[in-house]
Amino acid sequence: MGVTKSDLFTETQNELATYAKVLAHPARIAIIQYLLRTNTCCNSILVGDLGLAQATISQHLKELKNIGIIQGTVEGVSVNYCINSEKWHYIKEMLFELFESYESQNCSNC
Amino acid sequence: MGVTKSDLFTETQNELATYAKVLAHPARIAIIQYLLRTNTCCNSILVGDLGLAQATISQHLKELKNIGIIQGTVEGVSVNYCINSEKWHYIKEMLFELFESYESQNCSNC
DNA sequence: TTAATATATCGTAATATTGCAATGTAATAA
DNA sequence: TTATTACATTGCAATATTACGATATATTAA
Repeated sequence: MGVTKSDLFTETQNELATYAKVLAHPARIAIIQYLLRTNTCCNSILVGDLGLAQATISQHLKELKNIGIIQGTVEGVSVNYCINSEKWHYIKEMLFELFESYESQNCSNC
Repeated sequence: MGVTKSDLFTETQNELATYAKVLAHPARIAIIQYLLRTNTCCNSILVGDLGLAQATISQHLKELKNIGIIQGTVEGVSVNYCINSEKWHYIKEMLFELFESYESQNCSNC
């Protein structure tokens, strides 16, 4: 049916999946990496850097903004985007908690 | 067009996006969390635990297996799945590298 | 005001994902 | 062999995602 049955899962499970979904596109990873290097960027620069159309970049920025991992401030005629420090660390913590909870013991079967 | 332009991005960007995509569903997060608790599980147990149909669980297990984060071994009539330690740490490292490369300085604009 | 610039939104086509019933396959039990 | 059990695969319907041209909006410059 193409529709996730969110009600079957815990809030944490849905939340983690939502964050992962936003990271689940190379263009959005590229935008994040660009921000990690330069601290700030705008739509038109990313259009030149990534090679996707303006509307497409705008859409990816919107998704990143929607979960709060980046924020945008109007700067004259353009919009400066940067990482939202608080949300970044929140998402980082959730992912780290998941990945650190594995104790690496091989299971008895393999 | 619904098709990601992978050729525009680096191998790392595509790789990270691929791993994130597999985590981008609460059922797959739930399966992973189940494995973190119990070390091993099989399809039929997950069907009871998650409340999705057998075919659906099988499909999610397949996607997790495809990127190598879990592995399955035939045990009589059933299949035991467990976390693949090596791949787990590989994916963990990639994610940690990304999330640790942010120095938290607020940008000059916001 | 009008033009230029930058970004957002809308609409749409192509493709991907989710979920499940039905069916296929493979191993053990009777 | 035949039944049973567990899982995978197929096929399909519903929905989501990706990408972009066209257009709307908003700010500054002339």
